[in-house]
Amino acid sequence: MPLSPRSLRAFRRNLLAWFRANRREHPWRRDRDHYRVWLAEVMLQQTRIAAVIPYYEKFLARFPDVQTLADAAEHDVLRLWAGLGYYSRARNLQRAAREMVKRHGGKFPSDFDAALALPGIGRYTAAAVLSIAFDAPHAVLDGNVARVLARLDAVRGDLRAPQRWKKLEATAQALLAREAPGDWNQALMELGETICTPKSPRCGECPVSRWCEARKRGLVDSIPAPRKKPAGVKQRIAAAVLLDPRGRTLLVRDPGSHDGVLFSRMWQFPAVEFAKNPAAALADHLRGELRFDPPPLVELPHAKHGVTFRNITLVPFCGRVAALPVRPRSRRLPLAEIAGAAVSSATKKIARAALHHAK
DNA sequence: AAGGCGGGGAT
DNA sequence: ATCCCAGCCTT
Repeated sequence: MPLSPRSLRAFRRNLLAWFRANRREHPWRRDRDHYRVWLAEVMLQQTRIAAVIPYYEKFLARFPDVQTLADAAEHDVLRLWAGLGYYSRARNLQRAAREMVKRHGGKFPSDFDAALALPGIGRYTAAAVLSIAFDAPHAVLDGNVARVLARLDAVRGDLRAPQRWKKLEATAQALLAREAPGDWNQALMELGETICTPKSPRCGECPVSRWCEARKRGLVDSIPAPRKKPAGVKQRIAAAVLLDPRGRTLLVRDPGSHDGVLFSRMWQFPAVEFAKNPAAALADHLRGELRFDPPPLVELPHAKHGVTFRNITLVPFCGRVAALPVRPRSRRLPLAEIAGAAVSSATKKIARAALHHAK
């Protein structure tokens, strides 16, 4: 979009005016505190606003500042993150908080490269926090902005291809309204989210449609090009909910050589992928991994669980035992407490089925 | 450059 | 059912 300086000024003016008139209130927009902006940006990585809001509120209430987060136990951090997904974000968030306390005076560093060096902070998040919290002149490029810029310039091809993404970053930086970097970045993102949507964009309401090359050429529906999608994999997983007389169940972590049947780094029920006979596969698994001779197992109603490119059918089994096996990397927990534990949503689905059955 | 990592809302 | 989201990290 080779814009004349005058046209560029008008472009910026239109979009900023639109944003300031239509800006939505979000919990993280109540102020521009570096901690709260950072927390929101990490939660928003690949995660929709509506999904983030309740997690943000609860997390902030429990960990109101960098120091509190740095002092917390990782397990408690994960517990409040449970269900939001991409759990390495929570671990990295806390590691970064400890870095900030140790090396940056308990604050989010105001230097871009120092921010980038923190765990869980990539180019997007560094630019977002620095621009919004500190008015530093760094343009963000996320999925929304990429789509908007690609349409403005009629960019063909997969936007996520590293080469093309780099060029889009340069475009974003050139367009940045340096007198209001935070508002500018948020304006572009919000435009992409509410007007310049992936499907059926509302060009009639777009404050910058007169600069849009895709619209001019009738390419709005073919830009961005569809992303190359990894083939979806169907998986069937049998999971064991063992119950002792006190209503406690067994959770494991890093289940053996199986590359994390569900979520390798979270507590979960003993589980195994199966082809034909789930009960037999699960019994074998329990004998092999836990050295435990399973009781009669009752098959519970199946549950669906979609995760990234996997489409999982969960087949829960429930069995009562006199005593739970004691193994390394395992813990016992009342089944009723799983709902509030640091476990994934899949694990909570299984727990719910078992709880319903046990009653 | 490619693959792994969660989960759910919109279409 | 499919898409893709205020991405990051490792290989």
